[in-house]
Amino acid sequence: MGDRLTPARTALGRAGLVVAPRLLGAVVTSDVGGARVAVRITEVEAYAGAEDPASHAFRGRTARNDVMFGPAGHLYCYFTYGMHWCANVVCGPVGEATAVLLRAGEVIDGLPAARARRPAARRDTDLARGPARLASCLGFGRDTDGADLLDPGSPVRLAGLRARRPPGVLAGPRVGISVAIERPWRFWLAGDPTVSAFKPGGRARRAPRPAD
DNA sequence: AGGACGATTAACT
DNA sequence: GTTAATCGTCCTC
Repeated sequence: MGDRLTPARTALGRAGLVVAPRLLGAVVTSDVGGARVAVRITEVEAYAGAEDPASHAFRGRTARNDVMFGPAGHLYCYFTYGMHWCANVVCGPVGEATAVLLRAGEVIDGLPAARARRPAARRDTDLARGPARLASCLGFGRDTDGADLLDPGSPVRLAGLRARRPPGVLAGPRVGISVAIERPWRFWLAGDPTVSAFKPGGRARRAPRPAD
């Protein structure tokens, strides 16, 4: 089964830096574990391949990052800190290993299932506020690594990718990395309550600026 | 075979 | 503000 060649696949076949802001407002829907949950994306981060020291692909292809080197439109799930899963949308041409980390979103369908998966969340706006929280809400894990987001029969799908970045997008440094922190490759929807807290004057060294 | 560390979170003081 | 939790992955010996 080859990948379906769709307009969305073509649109995702660009650098993660270009695709990232266009994913804001798009919807990821998962059907795993007997529940449907959908999240509207509000915060993302771009990662490049060989030229980005913060990228999992920086040191070449391995069993873990294999999906990143494949075709655009697939989900790259990885396990970190011994307990959390996070997920990226693979972008770019085959072999480039450029991707977009899904950092936060708003649960717009399957609220009961999302709450059950995230018992620690005190408010619904916290359910998918953070990359591991978002992945948890959607039931992401080893089973969803490599899922084709553009296949209607896939357990995880993406809809609503925009042709241009929507209005109200801000950009700033990426979170939780120790290299290439000067690149403002994190994008989010200004004022959205599901975006993770920005810490001006803290770790971040640059104020958010309009992404244009 | 061994060890350092991580694209994080929740629970502390 | 700090720190424990917890283990797969990757690098070094």
